[in-house]
Amino acid sequence: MLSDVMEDYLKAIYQLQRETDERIKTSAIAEELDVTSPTVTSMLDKLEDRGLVDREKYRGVTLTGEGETVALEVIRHHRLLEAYLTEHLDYDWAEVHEEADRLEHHISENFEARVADALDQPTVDPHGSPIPSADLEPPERPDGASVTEFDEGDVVIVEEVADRDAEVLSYLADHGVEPGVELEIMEVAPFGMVTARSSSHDDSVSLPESVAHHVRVAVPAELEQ
Amino acid sequence: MLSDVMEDYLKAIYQLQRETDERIKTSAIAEELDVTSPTVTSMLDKLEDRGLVDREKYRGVTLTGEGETVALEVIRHHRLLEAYLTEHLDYDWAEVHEEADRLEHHISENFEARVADALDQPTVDPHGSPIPSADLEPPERPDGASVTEFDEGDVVIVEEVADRDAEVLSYLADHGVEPGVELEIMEVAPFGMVTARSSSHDDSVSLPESVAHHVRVAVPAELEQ
DNA sequence: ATTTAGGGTTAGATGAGGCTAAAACAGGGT
DNA sequence: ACCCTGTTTTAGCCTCATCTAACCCTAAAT
Ligand SMILES: [Mn+2]
Ligand SMILES: [Mn+2]
Ligand SMILES: [Mn+2]
Ligand SMILES: [Mn+2]
Repeated sequence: MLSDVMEDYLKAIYQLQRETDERIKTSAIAEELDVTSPTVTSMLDKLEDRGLVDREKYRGVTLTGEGETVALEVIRHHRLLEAYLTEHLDYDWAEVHEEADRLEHHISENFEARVADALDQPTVDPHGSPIPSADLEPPERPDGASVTEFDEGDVVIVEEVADRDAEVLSYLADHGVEPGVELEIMEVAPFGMVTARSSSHDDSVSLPESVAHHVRVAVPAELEQ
Repeated sequence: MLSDVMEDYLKAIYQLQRETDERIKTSAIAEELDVTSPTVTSMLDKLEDRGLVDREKYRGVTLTGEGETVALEVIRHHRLLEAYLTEHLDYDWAEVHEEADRLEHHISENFEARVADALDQPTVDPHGSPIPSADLEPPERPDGASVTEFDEGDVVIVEEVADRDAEVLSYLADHGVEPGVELEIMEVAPFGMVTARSSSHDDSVSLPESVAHHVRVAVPAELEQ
């Protein structure tokens, strides 16, 4: 069996891989998990021994198929929990992350299945992130793109708000940036700051690049094809 | 903060104390938690350092007030989880224990409160065990007594079935021994085996002492006063 | 081709939580 | 009073996940 710490490493590597498509460096993992580099190195040794990562010393790691499956399993647990906590236990959008981040390592497969049943097999969590299916096949890359890649005048629909910080999420909700809402892009500054107006609010919001790049949006269906 | 292992020790000591009223011996804890005596000794050192147990070397421990509060906290989590899993996630009476035994260490106070709300502040779990109140005051000793203390011909109501083994619990449910049912005692053998007939079933059940002493029953209200 | 800056790995320590084997103790039997 | 037996504690060791300090490698700059 894998420890919850190992699960966190695999999840972190998976998520870093989604962003870069390159081998993941020790320092990136260290920063993500808030541990020191030597700690990461020794854990990568263990994960390599167990066949969960492919490693080239000094050049970073990638997940093996098996490692990816474990990561997807943990992410499925996490996102199902987030969905369940908001739907059935009166949690707020902004506060679910921390709870799910602990519980994801401690629920049984049975619990996972009951939660999925209670939610009628959901496919996205409250932040709009896709929930991996029960078979743990690598999911398709979702459509849309970061809001930072659009231009003044574009009208888009928010698909996902992938930030994990409760205060940032509360702020976004207060300003009408949630999955499903329509945004009109007002300005994209050279340093990545995005200013937009939400269809559900009268004023506009400005998001620094660090926040904006977690907001994935898509062009509304009518404008496609 | 306390580790989940420490929480398990405190819970075990609390529960052993409920049964004996004497100082709890190293070997009793070792057996309960399935570890060796030296392991228990060293953990008792740590718990004593933190003021959670009173210790006399070679003579066992008792919980301090603070230790008892922690134990009650963990037990509250456990029993709320058992109740929630059966009420809202379609778990069976018999299978909740294992899940609750892990999760009890990993839920937040917020989660505890939401679960208690969803259940409308329950006072007993599915096995009939009392759920400690949110203020964690030591609860009253529940009324009734082990079914082994009754005699042929007595008619009693099952108050609690405190066994933790899923197979034993399934067996008991199959034979009509659950909280709320009426039992007529048919025989109490000298070695503690109890034979009884459940009001909800036609045949009778025989329970060895080891099982029977977990079945707490009370005389029906009409016969009291 | 060297240097060098920056990140990665190795070495060694720590604190939990566990083990086995050996020593020390409590309490009952003579 | 002494001994015996069974339990508890001590001593010493292990693994896991973490750290700091020291050393080493890669890749870019000269
Ligand atoms: Mn999350
Ligand atoms: Mn799963
Ligand atoms: Mn239980
Ligand atoms: Mn609590």
